[in-house]
Amino acid sequence: MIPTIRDVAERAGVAPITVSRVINNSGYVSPDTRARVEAAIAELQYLPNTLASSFRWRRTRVLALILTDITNPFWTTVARGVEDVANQHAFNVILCNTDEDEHKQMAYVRVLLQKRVDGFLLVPTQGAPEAAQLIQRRNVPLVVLDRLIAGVQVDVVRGDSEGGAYVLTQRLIAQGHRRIAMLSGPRHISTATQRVEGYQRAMNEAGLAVGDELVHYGDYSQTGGYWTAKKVLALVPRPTALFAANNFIALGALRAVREAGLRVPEDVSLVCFDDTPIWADPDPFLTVAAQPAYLMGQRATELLLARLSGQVPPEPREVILPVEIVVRRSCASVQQEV
Amino acid sequence: MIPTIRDVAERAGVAPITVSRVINNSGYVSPDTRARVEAAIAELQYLPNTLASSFRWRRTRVLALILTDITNPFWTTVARGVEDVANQHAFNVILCNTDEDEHKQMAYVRVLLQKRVDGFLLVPTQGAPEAAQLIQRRNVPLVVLDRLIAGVQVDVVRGDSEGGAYVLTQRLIAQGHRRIAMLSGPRHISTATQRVEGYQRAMNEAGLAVGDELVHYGDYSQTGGYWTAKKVLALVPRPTALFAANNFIALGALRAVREAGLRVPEDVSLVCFDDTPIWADPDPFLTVAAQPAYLMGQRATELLLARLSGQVPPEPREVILPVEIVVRRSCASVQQEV
DNA sequence: TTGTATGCGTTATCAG
DNA sequence: CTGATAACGCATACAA
Repeated sequence: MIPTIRDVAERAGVAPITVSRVINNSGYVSPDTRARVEAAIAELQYLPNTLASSFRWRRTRVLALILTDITNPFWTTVARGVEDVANQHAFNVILCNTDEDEHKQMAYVRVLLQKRVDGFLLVPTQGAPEAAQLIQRRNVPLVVLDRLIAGVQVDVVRGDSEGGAYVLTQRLIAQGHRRIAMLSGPRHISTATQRVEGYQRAMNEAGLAVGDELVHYGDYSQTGGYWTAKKVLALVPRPTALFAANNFIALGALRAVREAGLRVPEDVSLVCFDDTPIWADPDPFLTVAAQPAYLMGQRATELLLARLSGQVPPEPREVILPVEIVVRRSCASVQQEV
Repeated sequence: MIPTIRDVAERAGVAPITVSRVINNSGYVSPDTRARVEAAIAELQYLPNTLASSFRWRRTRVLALILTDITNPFWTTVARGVEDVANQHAFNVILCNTDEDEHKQMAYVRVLLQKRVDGFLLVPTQGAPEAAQLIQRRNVPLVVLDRLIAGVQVDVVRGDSEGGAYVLTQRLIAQGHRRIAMLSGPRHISTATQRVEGYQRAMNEAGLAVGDELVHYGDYSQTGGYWTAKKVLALVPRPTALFAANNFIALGALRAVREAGLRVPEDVSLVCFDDTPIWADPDPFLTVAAQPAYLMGQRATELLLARLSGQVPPEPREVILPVEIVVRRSCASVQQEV
């Protein structure tokens, strides 16, 4: 049988509440009593029942982090940021993966509400408005990560997709590229459309035409990038540069480029949003708009915790993090460890 | 205020227990009453409080999955297997990451015991005996993944490290290699030592000497692989083949090989344990001993659930999964989606 | 400084 | 088929 606070109390010859006070450092307990209680706790290997405590306290000290692709290092890096800040404040994190599936997303939101998590960090996918409203109607704090949800007033922490895409495209144009293909993500995801917008702004400013054949929407996946790149590389004339809207698309595109017997950047340039994992070995190099993933997780969690303690005016906040343009070379000597 | 079962009961004009019966499909409820209750639930947007329920039932329907490196696709694949099986049985999974840090490991075990998870899936790292004993003393089911814990009687689901390493080494020898360097993982991890053993067995059988300078222990990380490979490539005579004990070590080694101006496999062969993520783009190819990661997660979870329902004799089980030798080529046309 | 009484939301038990 | 009662383990409010 698992020992309860009562067992500890009996063994120490005190009342359960005294044990509670020792554990939580609340109220006064004489050093002598404290010692007896602590001895009893050690002897019984007592571990407080968080369930009972959370139930009573009406707070779990658990945050939910719902993201869309746990296999993407970008997201695991965000998750680290979240976890580190949460742990610093004695919060635990439950990590959930939707695979961009709106039903999974809804199912998780429901389960986590039932579990009475104290707050949500959500990377929204399709169907997010309903999910967000369900959370908000129950007055559970919610911070949205990376993407916007149309028509919902909510805190957001995200990267500067439009600006990053703009700068990245500008660089390509400055290098002399005139025909640049855009391999974007799903149409219903704001980062995908914003990156297209940034690209288009740069193209327009340079007076370059953007034909429909140059702009493609697809999955944020290698497979998506691979097939779109294949299509785009078959165009006549062939684009001289590819803009991948995320790291996985870039990796798929890189495969397509190599399969076509081409090299980067001699035959075709490749830039992308989101840093590739260093071990993807871009050969020979890649320019990326690196989002501060870890920081994104941190900032979002800090904002969520601030909401939890009510130390923030009620207006929804939008935190936009700048991206950094980085050139990744093959065999780069700098190893980034998070 | 969050609606409770009592609010629903009042609105439906029944007792709370009747609502409970509707929700859980337990006991008899007349169709008419059921309809009224369901209407009330919908109107109030009632969500049962899992906390209270778990507390009462003394079971949470939550499994803990504690692994050592969430950034390694091998582990996220395992996690998928775990999650899928768990969800099929209406269990949730809490995913925790230790980074091979024994203090984090212990902290997680303690927190999760307090949260009263129903069972543990643990990828053990240093200090695992204490963690395992803490779990077992409280009669919480535990299944160990991938690695052995010395001196603890416990269920294990793992890959055939010794056998896989043996076969992989044999292949290298058959290809004419005589001087093969082993880049292994940490000494205290059973997979690292077992892979060295398999390697040594193959070398011994072939009558090949294994000098100390050829066998190295280090982290299961790119950085570890990089530095060890650098050291090994400087040996005179240089080894003609490198055996990386996991995928990250292989990726680090690949970088070192390229930095040295060498090519795989013309100048030096590279084989490794664990499939590299396909996007690691081995150039031009790599032979790997692929462990069935997804299956490992599935089997472990099935075993854990069997323990939970007591449908298994008490003796600890050891499930050893065979590894598959696969050749990964650059631009492989087959895309594996999990 | 310590203890008593009480209730959190749910469900098992037993009655009706 | 439905309901009253009690209990799960802990912590608040109040008393001693």
